[in-house]
Amino acid sequence: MQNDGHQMLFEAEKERTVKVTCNTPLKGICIDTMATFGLGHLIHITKVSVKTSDYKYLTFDAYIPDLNLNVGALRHIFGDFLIVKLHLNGKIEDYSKHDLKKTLCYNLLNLLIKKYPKIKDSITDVTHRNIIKDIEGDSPIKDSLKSLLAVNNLLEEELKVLNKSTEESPIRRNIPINDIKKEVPEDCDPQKSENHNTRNIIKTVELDTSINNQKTSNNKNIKPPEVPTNNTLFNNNEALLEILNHTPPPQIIEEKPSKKKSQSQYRSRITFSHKNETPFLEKWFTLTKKPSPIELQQIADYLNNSSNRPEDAKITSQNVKIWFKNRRAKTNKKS
DNA sequence: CGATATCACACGTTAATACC
DNA sequence: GGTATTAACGTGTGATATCG
Repeated sequence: MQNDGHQMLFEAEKERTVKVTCNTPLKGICIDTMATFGLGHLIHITKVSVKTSDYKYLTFDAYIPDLNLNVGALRHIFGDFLIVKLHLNGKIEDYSKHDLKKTLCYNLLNLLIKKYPKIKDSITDVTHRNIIKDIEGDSPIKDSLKSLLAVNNLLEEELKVLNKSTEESPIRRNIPINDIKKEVPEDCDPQKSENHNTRNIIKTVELDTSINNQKTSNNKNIKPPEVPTNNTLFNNNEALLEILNHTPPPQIIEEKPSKKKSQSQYRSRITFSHKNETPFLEKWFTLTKKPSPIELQQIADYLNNSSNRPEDAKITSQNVKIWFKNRRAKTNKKS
């Protein structure tokens, strides 16, 4: 455990031999281990990396994105011996601010629903509707952050649909909900905050969303709103709403159809790193020529978490699927 | 004149796409 | 999903310019 200045506050090495089956989730082992240090309640903000037995392809920097992976699945990648390292950044007392972040999510959703009531119309899921109902009723926050973020994702999808379906939409442009933070006055900009501990919290909570594996095809860019460090301001819901309501609407940026683009559709492509990613994929390819959809997602998540790819260059399961497709073609061509 | 930097170009690889 | 094709990307090479 480190503080914001990367000064080691707490470090422990504990060797545990755990009897597992192929169906034992990694999360269970991690919780068990964390609990031995009295930190079991912090598992949701713990990053887990795995060291391989051969040290060739993966290192301790290779994070496991989904702790719900079972040991059986990991065995295919890492072999019979699994060395797990748990990472926690920040001070223990700071993690209580998790609730502050939850409050901010709640307020943003509340504001969005009140301003644009239509966006909830197409949400059919009963659970999500109930959450929205709670939010509309200004009832105390009883929903988990995970639930709030799930609704957040749905609302963003609906915003996109609304933007496409009507030009008179009150929503000015296709702007991710969480981009609202960019319009917050400069003195509230968390990026300019000196409190790096708070940023650490945010990072770990983002990890929490990936752990829950609730991703949709488009929600990979969705980040929970960042928590400003001005606690006085953001503990006051009205002050927050005031700022957001007076935020100048973002300019409409009409994307004129580019002649050049229409003639020759620009084809973006990601590039897998030959240093880490391709060897990892090759290793998978030796194990299975056609990974299941779940495995494709797990591979994509793993690669994203083991590298520092920017948000707009994240690897999707579709990228991985195409890689395997091309790889099979390559094999067939050779033979 | 030699060392170095910059640029354009060719070519191979490979992710993405189209078609079946 | 397989195959063929397209297009982005990386790399190597040669021509040219600049500098000491």
